[in-house]
Amino acid sequence: MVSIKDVAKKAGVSISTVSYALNGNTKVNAETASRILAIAKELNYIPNAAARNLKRRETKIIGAFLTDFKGAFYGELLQGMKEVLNKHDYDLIVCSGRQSHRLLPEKIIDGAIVLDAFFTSEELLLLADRGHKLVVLDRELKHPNINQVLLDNKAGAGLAVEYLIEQGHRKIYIVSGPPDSFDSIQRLQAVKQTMDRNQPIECTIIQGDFRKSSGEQAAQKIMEDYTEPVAVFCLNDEMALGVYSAVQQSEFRIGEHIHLIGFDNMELTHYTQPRIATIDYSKHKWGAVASEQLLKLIASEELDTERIYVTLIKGDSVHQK
Amino acid sequence: MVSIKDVAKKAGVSISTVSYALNGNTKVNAETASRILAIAKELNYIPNAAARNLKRRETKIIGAFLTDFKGAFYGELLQGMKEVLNKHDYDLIVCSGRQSHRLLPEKIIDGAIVLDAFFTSEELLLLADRGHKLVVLDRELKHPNINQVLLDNKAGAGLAVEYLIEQGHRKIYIVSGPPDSFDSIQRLQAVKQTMDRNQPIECTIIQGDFRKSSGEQAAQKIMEDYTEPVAVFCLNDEMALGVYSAVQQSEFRIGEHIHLIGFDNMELTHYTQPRIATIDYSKHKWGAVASEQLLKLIASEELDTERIYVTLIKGDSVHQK
DNA sequence: TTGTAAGCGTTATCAA
DNA sequence: TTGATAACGCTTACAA
Repeated sequence: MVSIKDVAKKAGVSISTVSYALNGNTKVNAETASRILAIAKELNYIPNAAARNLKRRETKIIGAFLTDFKGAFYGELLQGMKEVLNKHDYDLIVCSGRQSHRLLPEKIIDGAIVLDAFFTSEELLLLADRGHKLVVLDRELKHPNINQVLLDNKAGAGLAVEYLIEQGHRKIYIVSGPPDSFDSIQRLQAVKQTMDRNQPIECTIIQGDFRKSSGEQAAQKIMEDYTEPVAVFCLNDEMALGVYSAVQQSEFRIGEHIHLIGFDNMELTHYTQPRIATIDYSKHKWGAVASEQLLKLIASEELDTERIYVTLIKGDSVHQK
Repeated sequence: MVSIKDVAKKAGVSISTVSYALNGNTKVNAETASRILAIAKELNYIPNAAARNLKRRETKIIGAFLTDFKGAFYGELLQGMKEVLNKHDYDLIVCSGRQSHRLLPEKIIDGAIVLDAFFTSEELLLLADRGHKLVVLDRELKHPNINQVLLDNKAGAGLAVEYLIEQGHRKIYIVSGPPDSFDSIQRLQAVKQTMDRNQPIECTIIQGDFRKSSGEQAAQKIMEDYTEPVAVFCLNDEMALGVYSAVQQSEFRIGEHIHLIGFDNMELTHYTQPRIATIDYSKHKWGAVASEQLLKLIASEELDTERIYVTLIKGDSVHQK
């Protein structure tokens, strides 16, 4: 492996001069510098990150931690993160799974953006206590080294329920996420508030887990109890797709017997027929804002809590009752 | 930051003893070892990766390089990679974009799995020359440090065309990928061979770029030229979805006027109506095999070229002519 | 403007 | 069974 020493030897200078030249330090003579650079290129010299990190104590790498790699869901979010980070000379790496949690304490990454249900809040707070900078997208954590960028869940769930009510629905099922999910809890709260303001409404909550299969199961229950047209608000699109699939295989029709709305605006929902109504937000912006906040945190700048706004997307899965 | 020195001091032993104990070296007294371990835990000691990597010259991290983060396409593939790697105490990180190419030469990762059209073959060969271990999924590269795990493109494209022919189609459009794409070239070759064996067939090739928009454009052309029912083989599902969308917005019907088959079996194609016929393969296995091959390469073991087999998935997007 | 040398936190060799 | 100590490749005071 060619090291800084080899470059120094070939250039007939000391390694410190090479280091200065390589890092663009102005105190080294312009000619010497360009000669060194030329030699470095010629020898195919690449600095060893481990050695550099040991001294500099930063790697210019940010990690994004996700629950899993599945789902078109993450594409735009990650793209948003990456664009901002790259602009600031940081690289983004994407990780999933317990084992990769070591990257933070071992200082392989300079900070992390977390959207990972398997990362416990205790663990995150511990890391923050050790000085690591974190941005979380799926919970609220009060710590000087942690910032959160959250969806406006309450507005979104409110919009969804209001839409159903406007369309004349008074019998509404809610398919929730896991009971410990921050997003699910917030959306559920907004659902209740909106319904309270619009009594009387017959509301039934079915517990789901944000996965497609739980939507399918919910649909079975709903169809068993069926007596008249009902509306279903799934707290995410994944489950709405589950409902959609299950209903498609039955005698019932989405948008006629069962009116359906989801949350997230996954691309998949554009292809269903009828198209599933949902709550949209810019995933790209979410990622970009998360990155910006993390960089500010790393730079020890002041920062406020940012929120990502949402809008309603109507679809033929919901019609007038 | 608490280092090995602090642990040594508190335990009243030398740092080398601590290092041995931490790494489970048997020559250190069991009691001493457990005492050291206890103290390390108590002090919240975490080894610094940079220092370790500097000595060991390996990080136990493997990088997967993708063209972009979009697409549900990658989820299972990455999951397959991760499971194998984790089992062998390696971590997987996912990267995209030119900037992240530095991770390999800077020795932040021990090897890479590449499915990234933006990574040039020259660049990969250069890295291999420098001793880096690579597995490529989207091209063929002859180098002792590179192994390839490829789809059986020829079989897949052959199956697709034969299916169309069996259904009585003799007027067939092919929507290709970018001209320099290995997958596109291989699939195209198989298309031609299969057609040659089944003359006469009227074949029109429309160049696409593997993206949805190019499928939409191809559909426009096809509909303009329409005189009788035709079959369309898109060399990937993404473009098939483009064709699907464009046709849906027209007077024409998929599976009636325009018969459609894709390649990749993306989840999205399960939701279209009619469902789009496609070529399937286990993405999970593809990722797993790629990881296994890379680990063998790193261990300098002998290895053969592996191939991922494909099957035909029929769908209502293709009917008898 | 350049060179010397200390030090970053480990691992691993060699002695004790 | 343990402890000194020399690396690993780089950055950065400080000296020349």
